[in-house]
Amino acid sequence: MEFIHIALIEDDPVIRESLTTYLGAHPAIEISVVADSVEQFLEQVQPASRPLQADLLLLDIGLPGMTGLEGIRHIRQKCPDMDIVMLTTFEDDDKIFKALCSGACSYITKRTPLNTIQEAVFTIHRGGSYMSPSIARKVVQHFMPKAPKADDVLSPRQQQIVQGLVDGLSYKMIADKLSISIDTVRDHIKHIYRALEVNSKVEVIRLSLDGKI
Amino acid sequence: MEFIHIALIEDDPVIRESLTTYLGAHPAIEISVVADSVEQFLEQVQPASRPLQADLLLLDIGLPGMTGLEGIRHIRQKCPDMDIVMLTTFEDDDKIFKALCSGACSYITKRTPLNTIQEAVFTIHRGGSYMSPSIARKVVQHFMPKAPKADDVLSPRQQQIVQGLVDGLSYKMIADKLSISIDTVRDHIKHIYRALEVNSKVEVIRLSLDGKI
DNA sequence: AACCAAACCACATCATCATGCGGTTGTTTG
DNA sequence: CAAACAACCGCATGATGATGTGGTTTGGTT
Repeated sequence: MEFIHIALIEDDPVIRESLTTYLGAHPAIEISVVADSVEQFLEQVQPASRPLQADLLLLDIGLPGMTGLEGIRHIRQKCPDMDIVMLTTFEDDDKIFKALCSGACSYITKRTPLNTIQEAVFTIHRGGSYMSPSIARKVVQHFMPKAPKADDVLSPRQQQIVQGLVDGLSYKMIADKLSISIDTVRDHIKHIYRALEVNSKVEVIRLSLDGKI
Repeated sequence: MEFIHIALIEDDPVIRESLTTYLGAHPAIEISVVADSVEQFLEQVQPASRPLQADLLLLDIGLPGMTGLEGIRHIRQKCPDMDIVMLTTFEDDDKIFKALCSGACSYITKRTPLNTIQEAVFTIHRGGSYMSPSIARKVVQHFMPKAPKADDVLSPRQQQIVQGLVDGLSYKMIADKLSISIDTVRDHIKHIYRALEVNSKVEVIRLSLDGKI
């Protein structure tokens, strides 16, 4: 059985201790790097004597010096294959999305019981991702129909045509795909333009990509 | 203790049975609506005699008639306060994001053990969200710096041209904006196509919109 | 000095798109 | 039933885009 190598960056000694002892107690887990700041962590992996010291990093946000959020980029640059798990008390949208956009793969609140964190570690090591329920909720809300998008303005057939455009197909290709004449495709597109009040392919594609259709 | 009212739309009788019996056995859960298609479900809630029959809907994707994905909108229109949980075998990005964008709040694979599904139900009812680990991974990847973006492949001038394209400008308009000849715009675009290995405007626009430039 | 890449311009050709007009079906709805 | 609408098709014309070949100027490298 291969160890799961974990790195931890956390400045609070109490939390650091409790995590290292609880997680380290598991026979399949080894805590290989511990640091109390991003800077210190980067120094430790600096030598590059070994290629990579950990599979997974538990990263706090509220750190002295460079914040965990800022640190993600630097860390990923040095250890691109390491899964980064945010482990923090902050739950505001801003921090969550900044973390995810910087490359964090999971986001767990510190309220989470230790055994759940341990489970999450295994889940993530298996290639999955774990989000605390409240965090996950915010993430999915990000996808939700923010603006009550103009949906019913397009018939199902018209939506198929739009899909074709978005996929980068030419009129001819769309016609073939839907087994209709290219003139019919033209006709649909005329109507689509009128319905969406645009007058070019790109505008339709942008509307679609922006989720407004 | 208040019941959690659950609705279920699933066409496979086996799965339907196993879910209703297992979940229904819990003292805090009541399965209040069961249907094997979106159409049938909508009929059942049609009367509107009671304002809302369920807090939470377990929704399959592979349904006869209207697919679950298409159904989400119609369902949300009728029951806006109900949490919609996709429960399906499909794990392709396309379906996942379509579901989330349509308003699903969770996405669980059918491989998930029943007790985990039950936990998820409670989690969601508490205002959280549960994503299967493999799904969650795909969702977070959506935020990640997609590809180590081909940034320096384009000169500053070329990036200006691309910006023009993204803004929906024609060659002529770009030329005017940058005070250069339309033939020069053409020339730049040729080079851009070669650099990005594409051969149409839309491809460039999509690359740019996807943050790959 | 020789070289190269970026930016600039021109001309040419064929494909694709935008848009107009006109027409046939079939379904839905007042 | 008639009106309305979606989907289907055809034809025509001008605009825009994709791609090639050829050229100049300028600023930075070797």
